[in-house]
Amino acid sequence: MPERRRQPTSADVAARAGVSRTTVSFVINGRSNVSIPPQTWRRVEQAARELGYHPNGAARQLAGGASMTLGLVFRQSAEQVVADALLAETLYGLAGAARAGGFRVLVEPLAPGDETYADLLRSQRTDGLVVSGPRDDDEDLAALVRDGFPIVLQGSRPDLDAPSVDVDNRAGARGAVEHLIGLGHSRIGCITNAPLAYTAAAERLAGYRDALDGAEIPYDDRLVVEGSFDAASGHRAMAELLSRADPTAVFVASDVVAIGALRGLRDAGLRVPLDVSVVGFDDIPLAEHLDPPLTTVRLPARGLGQAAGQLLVERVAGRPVARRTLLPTQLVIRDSTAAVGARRSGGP
Amino acid sequence: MPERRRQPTSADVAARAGVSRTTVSFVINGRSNVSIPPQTWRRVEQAARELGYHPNGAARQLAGGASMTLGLVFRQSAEQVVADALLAETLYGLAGAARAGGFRVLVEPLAPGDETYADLLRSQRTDGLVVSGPRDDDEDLAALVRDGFPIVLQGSRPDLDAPSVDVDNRAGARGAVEHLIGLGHSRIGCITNAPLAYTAAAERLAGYRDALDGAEIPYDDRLVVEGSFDAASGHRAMAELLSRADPTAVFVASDVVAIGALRGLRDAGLRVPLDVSVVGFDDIPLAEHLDPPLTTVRLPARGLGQAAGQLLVERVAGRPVARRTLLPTQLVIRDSTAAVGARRSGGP
DNA sequence: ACGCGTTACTAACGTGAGTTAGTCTCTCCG
DNA sequence: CGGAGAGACTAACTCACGTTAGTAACGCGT
Repeated sequence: MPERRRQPTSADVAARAGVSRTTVSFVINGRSNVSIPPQTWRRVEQAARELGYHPNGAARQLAGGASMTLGLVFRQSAEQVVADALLAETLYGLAGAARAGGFRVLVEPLAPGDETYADLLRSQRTDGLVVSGPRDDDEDLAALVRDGFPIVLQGSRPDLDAPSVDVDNRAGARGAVEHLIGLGHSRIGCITNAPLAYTAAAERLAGYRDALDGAEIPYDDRLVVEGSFDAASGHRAMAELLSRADPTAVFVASDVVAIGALRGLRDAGLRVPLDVSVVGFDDIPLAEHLDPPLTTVRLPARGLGQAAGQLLVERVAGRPVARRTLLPTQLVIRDSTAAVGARRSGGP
Repeated sequence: MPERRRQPTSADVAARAGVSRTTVSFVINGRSNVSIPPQTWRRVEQAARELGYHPNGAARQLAGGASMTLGLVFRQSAEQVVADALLAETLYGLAGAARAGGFRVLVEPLAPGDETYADLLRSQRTDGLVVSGPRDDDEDLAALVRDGFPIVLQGSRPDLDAPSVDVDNRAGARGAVEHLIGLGHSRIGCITNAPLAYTAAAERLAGYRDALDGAEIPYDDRLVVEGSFDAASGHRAMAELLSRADPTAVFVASDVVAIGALRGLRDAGLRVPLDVSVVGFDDIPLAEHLDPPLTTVRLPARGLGQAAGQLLVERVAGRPVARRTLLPTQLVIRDSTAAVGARRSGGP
């Protein structure tokens, strides 16, 4: 294993080029307000190349006051994050936006009970934070926002004075349920994507109610069951739902949960969409390959990360940004939904 | 929007506690080789608390020479990473190991054609790198390893003198195919998880051949089709496979691809496992909820990230580490596989 | 010959820490 | 009473860079 040599510093480059460190700094950073003849400029560049010089990040950051790093913190539990099939997509969007602004991305997946991410900002290792899935009781977060740190929320926390980015959950859910209503369904179940303490879950449920209200279908809480992030919860929820009601269609507020729900339907001998129609939410990459291909609400995962990143970059630069950004969703109709009564199996 | 105050420095703390900066540094870092009376110690701690002091990361890093940051770079294309359902899990494992060693994690998803991650190490923004999916032609990577930087590969690149972590793809695949053979199958197809230029794909195919060889079943390349990361490729591959052979079982070297393959089977009117058995690879969270629940090879995703993280932490500390770590897989038998001839639909 | 303005630089300071090599008290012992 | 040693610190140097203010050399016009 080769011994690692000391990295060359700007002083080394200066010595080799026969100029001062200051001049090297000017060349490296392309300072054009000072005049440096092309010849000298090239000499410095060449010396840097020959030595394999890379400016030390820490020193740069210390002198310049900016770390050029964005932090991404997950406030969700590990299980939730893992179940989030679109995380990678979102991360890519964020990283893309960060890079476009010259930033890198530091991730901080928080173990439950671990609240120490404030340190990321206070120690100035990051210039700003995207906080995904902010919790209502996160006092650290509130303090950070109060102190004026650049923070962008991915999710919602209306009590905080920080810009936030989210998908228009409510409108998306409403559209999905309206699609079912348009097919003639009126006994429409709902399985949430998560406990209602999560704002996204509450919003999607609100969209479901909006659609019902719009069609003057009375809300019946026996038709609503809570799911919880993963497919297993969808499986349980569907069993529960079938045991206490007799829906002709079900809106499942998450594709992953919907996969479990589909399984619950199979277990009960019900066919999709013949006996029961199903609409999901998220449009995960696998949705179109399920049996049947799932009608669902597409959510711009990459756009979400990208928007968060762009907003944060602006915010770090001190420019004002929109308080709340809602990204539109899009209903994708596949084969898991059909007109009511297409063929109902004889119930008891 | 509140104005951000200047962060307090160790000099501020020193002034408030009525001691020198040196003493503050000793207290903050718990230096026990110098003697500081408990009373002074407490005075410093209190001053720090009152001011909300957080040591500046950049300065620390500059003085101490270590960034306490690990880099995770994805060499795969964005599409591949997004299709990787286990990425979040792996990331969590890595982050956990990093944190245990006092490190943070910087992610660097490389856009195609973007080769600039070497800078992360050379600028000393990270102390070490985990490179996921190293490419054979990555000259930057080779140079970095030659220069003695701490790098751990996730995947395989035998020509480089760097520790690597991977799943035992070959043994896992072999086990999966042996399971099929045990059920009496002999016309066993194989759909790869990726083009064979990817070592993981080649290894899984090798495992398939191992199993065939072990049972003295001749290898027939009409039974082998290349998949490419996503479900759509599995769909296409299965159509291709069915058009040129007549397998009673198929080993699909990725669950995501297998989902597309299952769809291809449905399209052809074939039932799983009655007409064709299917084994996947990866055991993504959704595998057990598919129709039918997928028999597959479980891969320790979190363990993979964790192992990579631990190795890198050791490596950064200058301790010697194992050259190659292979993590075992485990066959999970569900309902997509059955004995041959359970019920064959009449072919042409 | 003098002043003025460029051009082409550089000395020196600031950034916020960690660390080494002291310094200045106090004992306590001979 | 003098010196040694311990206890409790701190001055000053380092880390590698960005930046401001300033200087030396040179040309050019008068």
